[in-house]
Amino acid sequence: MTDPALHPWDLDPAAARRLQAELRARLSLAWDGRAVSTVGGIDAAVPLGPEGQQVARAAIVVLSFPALEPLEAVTAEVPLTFPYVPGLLSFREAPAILAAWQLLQRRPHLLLVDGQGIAHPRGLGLASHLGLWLGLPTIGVAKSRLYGRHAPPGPAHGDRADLLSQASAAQVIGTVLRTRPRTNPLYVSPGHLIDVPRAAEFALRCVTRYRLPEPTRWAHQVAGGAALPPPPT
DNA sequence: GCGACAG
DNA sequence: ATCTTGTCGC
Repeated sequence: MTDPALHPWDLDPAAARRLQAELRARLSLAWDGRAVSTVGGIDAAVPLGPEGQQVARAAIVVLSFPALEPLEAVTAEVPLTFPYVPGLLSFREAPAILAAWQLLQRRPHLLLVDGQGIAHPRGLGLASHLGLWLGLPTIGVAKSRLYGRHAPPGPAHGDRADLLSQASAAQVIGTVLRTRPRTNPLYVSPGHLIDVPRAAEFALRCVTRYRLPEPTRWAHQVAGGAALPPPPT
């Protein structure tokens, strides 16, 4: 089953920015109350190699929720055709991620993506873009800030601070979340089909003993070549 | 014109 | 993102 193509990916930066502004209008930040018994994690890596033809290697993992037992993992490699440009990450990584998506046996009910959701200059980070393309709830979980202002969150696990829009400081676009004591916080923002509070809660409920939530943490490991522990039977 | 800038 | 091991601190 192939998802209908929303738009082409081979665009130049200027066209990509215009497309983002257009797609942003289609986002929904409403949670519909669906049941969540599986969560997915998405990340991409760029393997080292002869400077010739670089590829993007995407990894998608599926874990049970709320137990967080790894169930499945897939990877896909696609030639890189778009440079890294802050604000246009989806045009570089999404093609590989969508290729990996086609290999998945079981589709998760919710996705945690390594990158921003709506906490983005045009309100359409990688997590939002993927959510629209896949028609699923997505949450952006970034390790650093791209857009937005905030006060420093408290030092304990679970402490948080609102991430505010730089355009209108009254707009809360995400949560700066401390997942490990005295460790750099995560930037969590809704991608699609979820609101700010729930995005932070789901992300926190996916955290165990590490800074990154399990879905994104495993996706990162798998993208780097690691294997998943044997699934429970 | 000068910084800032997911991965 | 990527080049890279051990090590200091909570």
